Amino acid sequence: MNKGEQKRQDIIAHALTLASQVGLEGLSLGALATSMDISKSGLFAHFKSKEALQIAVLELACERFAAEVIAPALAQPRGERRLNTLFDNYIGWVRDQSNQGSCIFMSLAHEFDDRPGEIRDLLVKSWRDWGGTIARVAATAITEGEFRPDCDPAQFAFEMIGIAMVFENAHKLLGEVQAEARARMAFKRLIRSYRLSEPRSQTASH
Amino acid sequence: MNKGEQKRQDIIAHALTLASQVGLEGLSLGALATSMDISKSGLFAHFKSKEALQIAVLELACERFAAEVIAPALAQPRGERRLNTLFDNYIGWVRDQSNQGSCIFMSLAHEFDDRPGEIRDLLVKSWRDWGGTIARVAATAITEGEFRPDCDPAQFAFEMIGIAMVFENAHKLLGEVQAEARARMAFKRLIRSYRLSEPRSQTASH
DNA sequence: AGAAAAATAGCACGATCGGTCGTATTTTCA
DNA sequence: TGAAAATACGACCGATCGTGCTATTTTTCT
Repeated sequence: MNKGEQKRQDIIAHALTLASQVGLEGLSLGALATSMDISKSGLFAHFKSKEALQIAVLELACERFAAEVIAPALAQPRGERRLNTLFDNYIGWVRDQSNQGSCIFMSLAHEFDDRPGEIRDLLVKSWRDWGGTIARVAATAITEGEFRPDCDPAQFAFEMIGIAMVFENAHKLLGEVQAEARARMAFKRLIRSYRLSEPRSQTASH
Repeated sequence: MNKGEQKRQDIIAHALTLASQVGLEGLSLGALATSMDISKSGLFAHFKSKEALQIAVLELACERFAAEVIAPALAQPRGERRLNTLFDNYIGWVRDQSNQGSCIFMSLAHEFDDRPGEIRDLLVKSWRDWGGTIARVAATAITEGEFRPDCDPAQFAFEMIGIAMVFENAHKLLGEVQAEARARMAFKRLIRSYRLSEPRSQTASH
């Protein structure tokens, strides 16, 4: 690999860390260069514009998400097992990202929902892909005979994402220690209501 | 009322509109002044610092939220009726805010989850209050004999907020027309699983 | 009406922003 | 090894940021 290309990847990785904390707009080229002990212009030379760097950062985040959250889940057997793993990995991703900043996809959702452009388009696409992935996995739980045949996988995806969102808020902003337990309880309830049979012994209590 | 105080309230209201679009940090005093056809220093003279303005903006948002979302719900009879109204008003709030920017509380949650200070403290307090309010109303559904006596109102609040969060994302960022229907379906499912009896005829289908 | 007080505008400050340019250094490869 | 190409640097640009200071206009009160 070129030395330049290596450095470029290095910059993008650092930028992703920084962007998780201050967003993609708040990401400052000067601050990024200083934190890497290189000059601002030396850093800038690797990208034709700030937006190009921002896009590269978002693409890297997508790659990591696919590798850390989606891929391991697809290795699980179809149906509820795979769905559980997908949720576990998602919660784990959000929790881990919270140590340095927050889940970049959730941050950017609010940063760019009013800002048209290539970044927003890319972000929308990645969110749609993610929802589609969840729905597709949920659909395998139907074909495996675990979920009701007439249930809506897209609705399942919608609700699962909601759990992850409120989990991040409770965990990161509010600092609630029970946040993860609450998220898992919510997911358990979600799964149960999509099953073919609902045992009466289980309740929504804590 | 003083003319100065009147102008101050005017500025705060305009700032709230602007902050809903660009966040509280992205709120620029110069841009705000220009949009109100006054000078930047004339505007600034009403506040000892930008942070003071930001805090005033957040407090105004809290007042409006209490008046538009919470108060009308408390006028409803205790129990599920009140809970339904609370949810309806919340979804309505998020939807309406989305026309100009987005729900400021959700935006700020990501903007300030890593930024200590008075604004963050105020934001955390308002989120805790909101969760507490939902839980308190959910608790009335227990005493009214509609919800299971052993269910957890705080868990209910957690999940209801999650639905509102994913609704905003689906509605504003992704532009999904079914977003509101999805949110209502999710809430229906949430309510049902907290009830004393669960009629077998209802399903999670679309 | 006139004086005291409040409100507003004009201006300038240091800092930081994304971005450009000319030049020096390093890497690459024949 | 030597020349071309890639990479990094410091200086600098125009714009914008929050924030003081001062003068002027407008409101308020006796």
